[in-house]
Amino acid sequence: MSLKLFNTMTRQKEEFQPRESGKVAMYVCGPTTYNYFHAGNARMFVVFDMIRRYFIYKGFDVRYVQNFTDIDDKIIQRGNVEGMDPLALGQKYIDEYFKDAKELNLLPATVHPKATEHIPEMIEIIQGLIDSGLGYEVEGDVYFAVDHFPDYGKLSGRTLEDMKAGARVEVDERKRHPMDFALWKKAKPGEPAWESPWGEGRPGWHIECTAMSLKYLGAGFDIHGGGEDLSFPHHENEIAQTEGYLKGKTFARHWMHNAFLTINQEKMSKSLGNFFTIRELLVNSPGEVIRFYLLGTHYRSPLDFNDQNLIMAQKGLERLQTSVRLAQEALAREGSVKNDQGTLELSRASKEAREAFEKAMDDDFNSALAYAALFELAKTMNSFVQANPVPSEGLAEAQNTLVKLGDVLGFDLLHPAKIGVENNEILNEVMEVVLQIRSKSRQKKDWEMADFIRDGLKEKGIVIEDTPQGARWQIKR
RNA sequence: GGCGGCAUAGCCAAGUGGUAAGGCAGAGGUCUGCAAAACCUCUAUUCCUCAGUUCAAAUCUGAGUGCCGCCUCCA
Repeated sequence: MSLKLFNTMTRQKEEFQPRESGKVAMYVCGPTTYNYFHAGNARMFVVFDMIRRYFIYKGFDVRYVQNFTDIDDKIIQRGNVEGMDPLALGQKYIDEYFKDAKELNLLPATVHPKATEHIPEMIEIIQGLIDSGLGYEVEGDVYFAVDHFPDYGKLSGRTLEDMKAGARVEVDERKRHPMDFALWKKAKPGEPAWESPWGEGRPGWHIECTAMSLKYLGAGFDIHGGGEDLSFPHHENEIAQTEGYLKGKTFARHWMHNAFLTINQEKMSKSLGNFFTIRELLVNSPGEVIRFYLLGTHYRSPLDFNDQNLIMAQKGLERLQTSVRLAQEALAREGSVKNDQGTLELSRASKEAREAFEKAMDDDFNSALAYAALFELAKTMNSFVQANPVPSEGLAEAQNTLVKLGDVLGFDLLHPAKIGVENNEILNEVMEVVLQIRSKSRQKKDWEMADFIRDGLKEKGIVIEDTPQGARWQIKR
């Protein structure tokens, strides 16, 4: 099956052609670690995690590199404000990143390189650029000479002429061209600094990605990803310095950028201050719900954030989880496992779901459309369970399919069905007794007591539902 | 000023030439002591406006309106 993805470089969907058959090498720009990451950052992480998982599902061996920018102006600034060593601050938020990432079901990258651990590699590249006339040093700073790189602007579709017309750049007299950008920055007293041929300093922002992607993936790797706002200047500059350094060899084969998360139709960003950190959101919403919400819109469309949307996402995810739970319950029942009619029907529904899912995902990772395949399979399963008290082989297949496809998007649909059932023996026994008591009350038509038990448990986060086969319960946070 | 994107039901959201997926909310029904969940039925003659191309347009073209992003650190 062919897989198409939108390449920012060519501005069109194109067939994915890996550098090496059966393998995918991708680099995703990670966070600058001076704070907890926010919902907008999370969108990027979740989107590329989904893309990675789908490649794995398709049978590719995926090498996924996501860096940490753990040294830059913002980190130094924040360190000063908090009275903390900038490098320690950077490390702190790297640790915090992993906590939130886990809640969002983000798979750890194959490699999570840190900028501060790749200074020698960066220095080597900067030196190479100077040697070939693409970089120049001025008083301890090193700049990249954009007008020496003919392709400058090819990713973002602008020319140096266009940008001159904009001219919102404050002119640094020492630069040869206003758009020249820093490869190396001279350290001010008290700032973290590394030795270099140009004196003490620290790397510019873009050079780290060049150094680390080349080190861990090599030239011409498959996918370079990030948020839309990175395409210019960050990725444009990366291309210039990397392809300049590689003497024109291609840096990355495909460039992918996700659209923004907005809030009140405005971009959520750290600079605007209109952001919610994932840490804050996790207080009220499980990470999976946030993830479900983020993948409910195609990654190249803007997505507006608000509480109502989050609630809708929660309901939707619960619907899929419920479906798995009901199937589990039905499969646990005694009885025939052979039901030709049902098996046939569910088997077909499973196949259709897989096909629809793959068709959606093959078309530039259309996770929003893929959701529909999951919902339709869930509905077929529910209908079957409703009509057939006897389990069927087909139901097991359908359930496995739903769980599997959910997993490709990063959802553990099976997990909620297991909470309380597997994890806590004592609770199970207590609940058995409680439900017996309530059952006796109901037999005596003591509705007041029955409702008192149900309402009381609900307050504690345990939901009871009555069925013809008896009451069931589940934990709901 | 330069470059780019978006506009589909009450809300979210797919759909890029063949007659409007899916979810949430809502209405009615089945089930239930009630509830919840689930199931069934219903809910856009129409896709920002106008004009054009076509047998056929939400989908293509042109003009307009509105919103957003990048051009400076940002995912």
